[in-house]
Amino acid sequence: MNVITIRDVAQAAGLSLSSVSRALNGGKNVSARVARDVVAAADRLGYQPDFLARSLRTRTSGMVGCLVSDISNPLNATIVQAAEARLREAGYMLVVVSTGNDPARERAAALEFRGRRLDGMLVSPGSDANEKTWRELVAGGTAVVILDRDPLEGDGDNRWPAVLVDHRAGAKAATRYLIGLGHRRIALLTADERMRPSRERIAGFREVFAEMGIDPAGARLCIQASPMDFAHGHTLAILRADGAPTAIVALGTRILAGVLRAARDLGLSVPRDLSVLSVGDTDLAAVHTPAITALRWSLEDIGRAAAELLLQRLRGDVGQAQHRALLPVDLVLRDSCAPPARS
Amino acid sequence: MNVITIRDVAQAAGLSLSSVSRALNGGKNVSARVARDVVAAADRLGYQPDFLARSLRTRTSGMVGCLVSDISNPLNATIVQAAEARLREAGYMLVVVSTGNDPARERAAALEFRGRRLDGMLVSPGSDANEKTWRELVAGGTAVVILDRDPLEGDGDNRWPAVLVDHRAGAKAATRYLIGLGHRRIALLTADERMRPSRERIAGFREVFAEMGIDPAGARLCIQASPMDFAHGHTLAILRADGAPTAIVALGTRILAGVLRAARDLGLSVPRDLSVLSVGDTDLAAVHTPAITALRWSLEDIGRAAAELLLQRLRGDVGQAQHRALLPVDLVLRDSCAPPARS
DNA sequence: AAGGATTATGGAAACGATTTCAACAAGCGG
DNA sequence: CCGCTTGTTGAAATCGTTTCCATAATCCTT
Repeated sequence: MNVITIRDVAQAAGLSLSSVSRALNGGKNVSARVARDVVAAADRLGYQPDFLARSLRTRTSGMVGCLVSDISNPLNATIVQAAEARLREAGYMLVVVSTGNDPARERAAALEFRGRRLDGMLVSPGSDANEKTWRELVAGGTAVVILDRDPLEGDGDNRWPAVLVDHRAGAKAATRYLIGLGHRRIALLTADERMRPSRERIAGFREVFAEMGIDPAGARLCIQASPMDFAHGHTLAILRADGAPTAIVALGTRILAGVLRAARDLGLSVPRDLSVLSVGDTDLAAVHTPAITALRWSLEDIGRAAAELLLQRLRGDVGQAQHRALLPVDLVLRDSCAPPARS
Repeated sequence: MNVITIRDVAQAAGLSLSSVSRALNGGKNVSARVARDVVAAADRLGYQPDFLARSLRTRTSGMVGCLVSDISNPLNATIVQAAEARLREAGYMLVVVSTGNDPARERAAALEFRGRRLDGMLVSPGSDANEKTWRELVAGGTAVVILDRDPLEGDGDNRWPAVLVDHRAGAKAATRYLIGLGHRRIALLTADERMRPSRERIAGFREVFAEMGIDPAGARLCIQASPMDFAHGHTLAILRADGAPTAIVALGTRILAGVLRAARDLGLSVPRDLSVLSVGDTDLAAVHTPAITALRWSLEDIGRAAAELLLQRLRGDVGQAQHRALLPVDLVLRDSCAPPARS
């Protein structure tokens, strides 16, 4: 079962390789007769071009890589899927690799991408450790777009193309809302502070406390950096301690699940005894009884915007093109927050 | 910023291309001196091989494709991630494409995979429509492993390599359990009957009814084929009708969410007024109050087993190798099922 | 109708690796 | 010391395309 090449087509049509190639690529300088014959022969033989050979010659692979911490996380998966749809539309194929936030694997994958001559990359770095790698790639001609991270926040003018979510504004809205309800002791359960989303959220939180003239120390603003899977135990500990928070802001499905389970274990009723607010809107938040008030942003928009930014660069429109997109965050009011009980 | 090739390494080391290639690929017949010099030169220059060129020559790309209906579905994503981890370990790179169960896109992606000379594919066909495509691929030398589908169930001996989940046994266990609790009117909300998982579940269901001598017609065994997003409305309709079911078996996160929401809307208490059993164990099922009894199987195992099967074929161990893996399903008892109220 | 400008065609050289093959060196037994 | 085997090395072919360049053909202009 031998594959048929452009040679076979040329022979079948009684033409030269160059003519066939030109005809198939819709190049100029092709007579109608030749075009017709070539297409006919190609169809008859069932010719399928070899992308590898083509890529080798043209030095563009038509593939785009995506580095993400964990594709089994629905939030990431949704972003990736939206990006993939847009990129496929434009003729690119998306290759996804989960790095588990391990800088070594991140770097290895990035180098492999380069070795495979991928045209561009969407990356969501797990830390700032690989800044050098991204620089290398960019210098080597790879188009890179960052997903909701900002490894070079202080770099002034020459910033990375990136798609960012306005987590700070979201956190501020949530905090204002809870403080407005009367809460003063609020726990914020979020991931590692080194990553942009958490960093921004924490900053937003603090800003609002300062704005309102509330001392954040007395407020028991509480940030946890332990892995997500410990959320359940961690929450139990927090809620059992003296001066336990009256409201908890929890990041994402996993932590939210831990918090809700902890509340149930302690016999606390939401929202009577404890207000809960989810950062990120998931099935769990929407369906839980009571339904959980949540911060929501569009994952599809992130994926689409990232793809669009990358396509811009792949087309070479780097000049006046915008470098970054900032996506809004909404506060979806549901039933899981209420004024705190008398304390 | 020109990329450096094997030529440059050869020149720097004062050797021929062939020697360098042999040395780098750990081939035989390489003197210690040459090996040392080559590695030194390659390191010094920062040489990175071009996978494209290599693939073109060796006719193997080191890439494996994965066709899946929807990567943003956590169940699929988990499978994919496990497979990816195993394949990466073996030096392969996984390319994932979401097809949305559209046969045309499926076929297009499969052909593109072939055009890019992917060595193998994991596919989870959305229907039987593309049977011909898979046959073509296999005939063309691509290793194909099917994920929890069985497009050629009746084919006797020459079956596809596939990883299957024992949905039938799972459904039987669930059905026996519900009938044992006293339920007679059970609704089964599941996807399109054309796909193996649903087909098997329905068969299992029916088997148990027959086994127990219960007439399935009177039992209101009820199968819905409408898209998942309509689960909420559909459930409302079912529960409002005469002879409404006393138990609902719901497939996956989305449908389960719809069912729970419908129950809440109607003021039905789970499990007092309605027993609910989830097919597939998700965060939502585990955390919901009450916690939802669920059928569980290991997604990681599916991914790993599929990768293993594919690697076997890629290594050419087709002979005595086993064609397929059958994975078990467990019934996880929680709090969402109880004997039906007096009707 | 001739000359120059444009356009269609085919031959051959890339692209960057692997692999075959022949040449050459060294080791070894007799 | 010769012939044979074994082990190293480099030149060249190859993978399937695209693209540069030279040449042949066609068109337009005066």
